[in-house]
Amino acid sequence: MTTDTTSAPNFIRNQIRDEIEGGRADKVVTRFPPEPNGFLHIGHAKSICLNFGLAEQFGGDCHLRFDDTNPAKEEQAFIDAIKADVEWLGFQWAGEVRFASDYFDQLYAWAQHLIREGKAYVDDLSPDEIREYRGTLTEPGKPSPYRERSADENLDLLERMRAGEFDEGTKVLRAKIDMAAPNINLRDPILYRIRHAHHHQTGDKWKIYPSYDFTHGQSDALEGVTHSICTLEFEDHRPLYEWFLANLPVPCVPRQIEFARLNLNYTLTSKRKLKLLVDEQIVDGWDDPRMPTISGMRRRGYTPASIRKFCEMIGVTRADGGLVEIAMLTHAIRSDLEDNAPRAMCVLKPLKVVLTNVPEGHEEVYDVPGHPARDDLGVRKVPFSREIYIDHDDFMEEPPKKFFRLAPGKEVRLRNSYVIRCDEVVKDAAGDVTALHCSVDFDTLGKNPEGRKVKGVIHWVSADHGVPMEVRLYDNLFQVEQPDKDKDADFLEHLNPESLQVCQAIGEPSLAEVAPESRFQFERVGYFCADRHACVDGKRVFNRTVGLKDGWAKIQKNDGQKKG
RNA sequence: UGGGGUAUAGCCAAGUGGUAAGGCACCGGUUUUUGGUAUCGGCAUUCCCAGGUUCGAAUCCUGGUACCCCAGCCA
Repeated sequence: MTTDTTSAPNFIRNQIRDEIEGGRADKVVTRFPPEPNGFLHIGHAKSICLNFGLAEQFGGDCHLRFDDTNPAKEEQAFIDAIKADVEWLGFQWAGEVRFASDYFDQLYAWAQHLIREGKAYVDDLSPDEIREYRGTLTEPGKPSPYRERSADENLDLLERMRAGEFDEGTKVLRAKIDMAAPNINLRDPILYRIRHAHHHQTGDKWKIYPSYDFTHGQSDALEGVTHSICTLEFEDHRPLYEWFLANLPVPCVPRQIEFARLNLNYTLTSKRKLKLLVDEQIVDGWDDPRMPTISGMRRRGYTPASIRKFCEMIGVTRADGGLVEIAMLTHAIRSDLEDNAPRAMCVLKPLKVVLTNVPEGHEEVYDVPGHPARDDLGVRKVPFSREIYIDHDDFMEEPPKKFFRLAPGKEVRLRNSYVIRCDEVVKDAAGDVTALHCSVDFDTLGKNPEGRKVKGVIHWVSADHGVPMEVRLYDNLFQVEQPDKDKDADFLEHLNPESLQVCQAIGEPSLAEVAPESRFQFERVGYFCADRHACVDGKRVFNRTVGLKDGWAKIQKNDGQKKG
């Protein structure tokens, strides 16, 4: 699969290309700026592909910079996970990992600069009072009574804030811009707040921490970022971003460009809500295969290339309110795995079949290609014997007309082996089918039977040789397209109770010993990935990444609709 | 009757005055020892709506409508 992250045009790429061709730019530096307060998700993947892709295409650099201005919510563990995710996706940042906290000293000096210029002041208003003074969407705010303090007093107060003299929430440093601005972000935004918190990078050095607005643009400028790409909700902050750059002696002036964030149906891309799923143990951690996190998708079996491909497919625009269908994502992974995943047979719901005309102890071993179109994926040994397992779903006692699989008196092809006929159905006292007696047509190995057409082909595993394994079938975590559509309702009510189904399956011997994260197509079933955590001590656990397209299910569904 | 944005097929998305790309999904044919894959074909007389300018408008103008974001000492 090609993994060209730089081929799809978009408005940002076009703009940068025009700048370069027009001589208005000669270098491109971007940055991916996550806050380490959770794991990265598919929406971040879009941003990562965009930012790193741009740098790649224009021969520039992309920095990884942690936006770590809020120690209360951040953790080293998230930093480690984020770095691993970016690298796993296939990107390498330029230079060392950077932190906004690397710039705290400079930021502080710049705050003092604004004070001296009469453009910032220490405000003693309480949080509630600040909110009141800010006004509303339709009414202007009014100036704080502390707005006209002298520079000296402000400098002294800020210094004492930094020294830890004041309690949290008692004072903030604000920019002096315009309390009547229609854009609320310009109504004297907060630059520093008091936080007596231990910081994962700076320890206990600081008692005050800069806000996002006061940090981001200046950090970009300090790093020589040329294009600061962010999502649409920051558009209203752009005048502020530019105000700081215009009023501070920064080394260069980056441009902020916004794009629409990704919305994927049947999934959530809110870090807060994903964190809740983890904290409430509704899922098995941030990398639960049902999570739309990069690490969850990895564990589920998604490849980096498939995620990059998806990001290329969905494009980058400013159109908001859209909702991408999850089918796009599943297409991306299916097409990758179709090309690259070795094949194997695995029976998810085993039904024993006794081949009555095969002698006891008889054994054959077939050499079967690891992939129908990839000789380089080699050949595997598939043993055949008197007793085999087939999937329960491949047998119906009273089949509908178009059912091509096994039924009493009917024939079916065992994949890579013979055609068999079902002679007898064995049931238990409850009337449930427990086994089948079938007979083999020995003249059908590698050739079609004479005079009749056997259309169905089913997968199977030799009972004597098959290896037991746990197979986890994952489905959407949510049952509705937009689980967080209704702001007032609890999104947990939309959880899919069948998002995980565990099967005790039996796989062909080639699956006996596989490395964690090995991916396979279980023929006729889907794509599966050896769980990277559970496959230890000889245990075999496979996660279903995605099912194969199911034409039979579609026929049944359409027939059902026709009948009303 | 605050400000900032966005509207092209079921979904994503090209297109920037010259007669609607592409992908996903869907529908149908062919091939097939995976009801998969591959392959062939179909799928917007029309671009949120209404006027206007023009030989010509998805693209320009005017007026509407719908949706998204903003009132954290979060990012």
